[in-house]
Amino acid sequence: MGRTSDANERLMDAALDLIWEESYGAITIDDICKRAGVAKGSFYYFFSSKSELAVAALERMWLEVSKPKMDGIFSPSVEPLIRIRTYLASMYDFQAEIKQKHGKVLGCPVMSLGSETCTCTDEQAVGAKIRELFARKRRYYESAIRDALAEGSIEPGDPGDKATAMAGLIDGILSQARILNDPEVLRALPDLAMRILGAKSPAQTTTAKA
Amino acid sequence: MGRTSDANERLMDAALDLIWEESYGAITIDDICKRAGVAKGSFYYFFSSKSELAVAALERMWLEVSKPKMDGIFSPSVEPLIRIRTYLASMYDFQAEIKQKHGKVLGCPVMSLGSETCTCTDEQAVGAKIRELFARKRRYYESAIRDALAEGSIEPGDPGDKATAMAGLIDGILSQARILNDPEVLRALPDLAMRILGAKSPAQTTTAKA
DNA sequence: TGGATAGTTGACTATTTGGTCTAGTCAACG
DNA sequence: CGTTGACTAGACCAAATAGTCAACTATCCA
Repeated sequence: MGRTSDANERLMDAALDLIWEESYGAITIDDICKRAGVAKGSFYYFFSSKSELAVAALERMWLEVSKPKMDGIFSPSVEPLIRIRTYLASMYDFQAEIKQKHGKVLGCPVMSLGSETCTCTDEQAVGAKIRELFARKRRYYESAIRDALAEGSIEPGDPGDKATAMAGLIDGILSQARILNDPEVLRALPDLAMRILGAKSPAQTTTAKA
Repeated sequence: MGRTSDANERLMDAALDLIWEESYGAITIDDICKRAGVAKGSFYYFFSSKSELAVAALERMWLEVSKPKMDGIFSPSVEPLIRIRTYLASMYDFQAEIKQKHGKVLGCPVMSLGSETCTCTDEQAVGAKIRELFARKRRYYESAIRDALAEGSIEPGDPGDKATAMAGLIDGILSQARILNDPEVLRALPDLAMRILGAKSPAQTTTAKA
């Protein structure tokens, strides 16, 4: 019983949007409340601090957005290198679309937030959550890489190392796209990943439409 | 004539250190003054805002640290792929050393700052400076890549694209090292760069000492 | 030596921010 | 209908922060 509410979710969405559009340090609790259309009292009813909200928002994003999307793309029913190429091609599409809407390439909020908070002692909780999300994504990469190794479509090597390298490449190119405000650098991602993984033939996908 | 001072430089150094150790948004002008051992009044005597200081500090870092170091490593007297491998191997050494000293891998301040400020309208000046520094670094990469192409040690391709890809890889792996607080991921960087560039043989260097 | 220039200081103000608290609103249930 | 429990509102307080200023100090040159 009692009153019902979605202020909870509105706050998480607003926080994530603002962090993405600006940065964690640049936004205040008041900003988040304003964007969410929620009063300060309600904020503190649900969350005890900005960092607690950020952690909850990240988990929500994973469950509502990232996981479903990755489950679809990294389906074991698809050839492993095609999974990876499809995933990477979708990044260009996504960032280009964001640039259309926002006028700015925003990159990956997990990456930006991670780099910003990971060394800050007051925000260990956020840093830990970020590392958790990185590890979850890595499992998809690693699984596809193991399958590719099994079918012999990439050169031998430790799947963990290959996944780390690919994750680094992806995050780096995404960050560059954000900093340069240019989605075009993402175009090369599928081919670059094939090189990093040591693919024997540069498996084709429907490339991102021009 | 008049009183002399290095408060100027002390402020720039302090700002860069703090930005590196924490983040741009997490530090205040008071923090910077405290670290530099300078009073607030002196801050505003030299700089009009945190972002103006940041821009000056970045330029100083380039002139005092980055440029001399890169000039040495990217000397045309050295084989082009060796330049690149040496540069990347030095990154592991550098970050490992920082972890020894600070207890934390700090990555690249230009990268972290760039990702944090580039979308913020109040900090366009910082974002522009960051892009300028990225462009300067890229020139070293591109030049080495062109030389490698000329000697036939890498597969054909646009040097600009190759430089962009390599820069993305470097920044991505560096960011991962920071977020995971683990310099070991940097170990693979020289070999990964060779793959990205399409090196015909994985040119050897003195690898970073264990 | 003394005046002019360059830099220093820290107290002060105004504003922003995080965080609290109480009075109130809304939905369900008995 | 009225009570209970979940949530809302926003005024309010205290701390932190940006930015100002007038008095002070060091250095150089004439």
